[in-house]
Amino acid sequence: MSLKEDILEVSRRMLMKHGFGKMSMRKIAKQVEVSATSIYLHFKNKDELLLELIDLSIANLTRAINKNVEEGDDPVTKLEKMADSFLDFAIKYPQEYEIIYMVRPEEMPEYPKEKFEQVRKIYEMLADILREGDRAGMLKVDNPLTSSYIIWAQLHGVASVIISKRLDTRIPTDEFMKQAKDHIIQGFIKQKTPA
Amino acid sequence: MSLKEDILEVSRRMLMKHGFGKMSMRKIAKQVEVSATSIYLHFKNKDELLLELIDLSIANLTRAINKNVEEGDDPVTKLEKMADSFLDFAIKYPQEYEIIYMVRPEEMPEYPKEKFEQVRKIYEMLADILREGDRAGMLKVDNPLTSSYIIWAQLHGVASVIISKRLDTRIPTDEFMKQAKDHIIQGFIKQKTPA
Amino acid sequence: MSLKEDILEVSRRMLMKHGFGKMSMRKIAKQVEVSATSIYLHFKNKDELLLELIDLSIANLTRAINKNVEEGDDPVTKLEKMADSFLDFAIKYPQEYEIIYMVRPEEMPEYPKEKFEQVRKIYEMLADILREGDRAGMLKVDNPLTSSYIIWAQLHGVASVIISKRLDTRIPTDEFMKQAKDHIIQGFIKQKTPA
Amino acid sequence: MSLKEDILEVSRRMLMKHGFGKMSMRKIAKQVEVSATSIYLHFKNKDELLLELIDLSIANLTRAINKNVEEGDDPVTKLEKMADSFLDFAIKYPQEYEIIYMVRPEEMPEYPKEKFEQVRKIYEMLADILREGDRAGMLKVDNPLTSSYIIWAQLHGVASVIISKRLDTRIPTDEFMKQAKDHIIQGFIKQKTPA
DNA sequence: TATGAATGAGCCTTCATTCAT
DNA sequence: TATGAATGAAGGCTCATTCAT
Repeated sequence: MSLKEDILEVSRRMLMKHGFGKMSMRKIAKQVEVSATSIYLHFKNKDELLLELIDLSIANLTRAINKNVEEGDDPVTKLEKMADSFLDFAIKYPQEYEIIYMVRPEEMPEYPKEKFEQVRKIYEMLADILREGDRAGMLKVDNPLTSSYIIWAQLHGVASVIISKRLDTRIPTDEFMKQAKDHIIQGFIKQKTPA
Repeated sequence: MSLKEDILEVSRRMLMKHGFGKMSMRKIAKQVEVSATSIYLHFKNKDELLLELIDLSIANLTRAINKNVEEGDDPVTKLEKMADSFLDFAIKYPQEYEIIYMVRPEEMPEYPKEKFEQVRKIYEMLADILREGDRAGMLKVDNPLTSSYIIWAQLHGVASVIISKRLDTRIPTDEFMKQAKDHIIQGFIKQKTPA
Repeated sequence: MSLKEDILEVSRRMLMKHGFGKMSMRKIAKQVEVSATSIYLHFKNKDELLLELIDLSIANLTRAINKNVEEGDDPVTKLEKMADSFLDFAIKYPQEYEIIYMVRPEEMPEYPKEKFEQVRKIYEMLADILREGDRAGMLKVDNPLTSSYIIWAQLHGVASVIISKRLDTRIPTDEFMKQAKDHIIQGFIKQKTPA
Repeated sequence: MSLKEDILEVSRRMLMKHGFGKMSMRKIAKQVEVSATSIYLHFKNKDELLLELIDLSIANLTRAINKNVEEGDDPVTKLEKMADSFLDFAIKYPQEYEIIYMVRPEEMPEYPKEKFEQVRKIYEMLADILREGDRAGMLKVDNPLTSSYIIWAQLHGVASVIISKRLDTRIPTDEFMKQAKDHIIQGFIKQKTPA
């Protein structure tokens, strides 16, 4: 593994363990067992390092979401799989998830809008599936884009609550996740109206 | 306005703009136009300052949520009003809202559990209404506590997306909010099964 | 007890517990349960407070040393009693002892020479006894002043070693003290040359 | 001279002049004409800096004490030489001497016991000589370890009095030192009992 | 006699970054 | 590609002291 990759790996781990605020170039360098100066050979500065980290995280999330979806799946199954994968990713890599959704534009002066655009692709993917389901008569969707944002917002809320450990300890995480997800998706499934 | 209130106000703004990590006592002092030392006359330390900020925000949110609910309202109406008030508060006072949900346990070693407990009261209130609706045959609720967390998580997701300006610019905020809220609540309303 | 006495008492205790460096006006005030400002009503500033503390300590030591000496005692007994009392005081009130002997002139710019003079009285007392013993043929003293300083220096060494916890743990403090004291005094006792 | 050595030198001086509590990294830096940060390139923190200071001083004292002792010397001569060297060192390098004995365990929470152990070696050396003298019938020693501590304590007292300038100005330092030393050693020399 | 509010100076330390090698 | 030395800025915090009341 190259030094650059080492640095990214360690940074990510540090971000995951101690949060955004405590990620320091020096500490990264020490953990990679390299001089602090060396980081600057691979990244212009801390912001750039962070940016690459975000890039990677977005790529990972995008990949994760599509991982289980198969060509032949029907739209509802696809939707379910995506929702599952989304929540799984958030729970499994909370800080990576947070890099994407919780770093605010204001926090980093040089934060390029295009990163956000990149994330939007995820909603577009979702919107595509909604459209597909609508056409197939399986989903009830007025405005695919709005709906995909609604789904995502809700999933994001669920993920946030779990990640930030705000869930009541009496509620089992797994069950909460499953019920919430069902609730979210159910709202879009077309009721089979008999006769 | 007292110095203490000034400090809180400025802190709140700074916290929101730059996050807890970059919220600095010195910067606050400078902005309040007071010596850094003076802050310590009103707050024991940085953590305590943050804590007080959270306290106030929680109190405000709790008050806001109950503001419109009236004794005679039926459960569904109550639920709607609470959801509305919740989102309204979040949109109107994003900083206060985020203070409550944004600061992470990890960021503050000494974060007292009781603050979280305090927030939990909000869910309990929600749960009470759900129970009431269930008894009245108007809502379909298996587990009131879990359900109230689901509702809240979803609302929180919606609020977050709007506040953090991640909503696609093509989607009007108001409509998004309304649709999302309907979606969330609809999931709990008992279908009137005719004859 | 007056507030002034309270302050002195607390200061002394603080000095004893946490050492010179950590004695702070604020902490004293807090412990006396009085505002920090109030101290300044009784002492011009920290140095003055310290000075009074030293004064008291010197007075205490002087008193302690003479406590057991009785008019009728022969010089050797007097010497022994004084040595005992000296070491006892040092061990029993180590920080008070240290105020006297370890605060260096340089540490406090305004430290008045007269304090040192005051301490010198102790040696003079010692010298008097030596002279008395010499006249009585019980002690062998060439130069009373030098000898009294030698005795004192040695006693001080013994006290220092114990107070600063530099004594090997295998050596019992009591025995060490006793042996050392004997050694010191023995050096001045006239050998009875028989016939 | 390297920066590290400069820092040590300045620290040593400052420590002696104002005590550990008032020895400040910033002041050291300013005096060395270097940024405060730079000190941290050579010492992990203030405590470590002090520790290194102590280390060096102990090493120097140990070396100094043995400097004049020769293999063939008889025990009494060895003892005399060591005492002389000890006092010489204390008078010649008062700062280094005091570093060893002045800094108190309480002042530094993390003070490693091993440093004290290191100093104890000096007493062991002394004890060895006492044992040797006892075996040779030249010294009268009951418990070598205790005795070596007694000797040292007394020497230390003598050194302290001189260094801290508490000696009465009427007494010439040299003579005081010589007389005191004789007194201390004399106490252990076996009287030649004729016939 | 007592105090709450305020402050400037100072403390130790960490940080991101640069420069010469 | 790599580094050791250096630094200015900043951070949280404590301190002795003053002032108005």
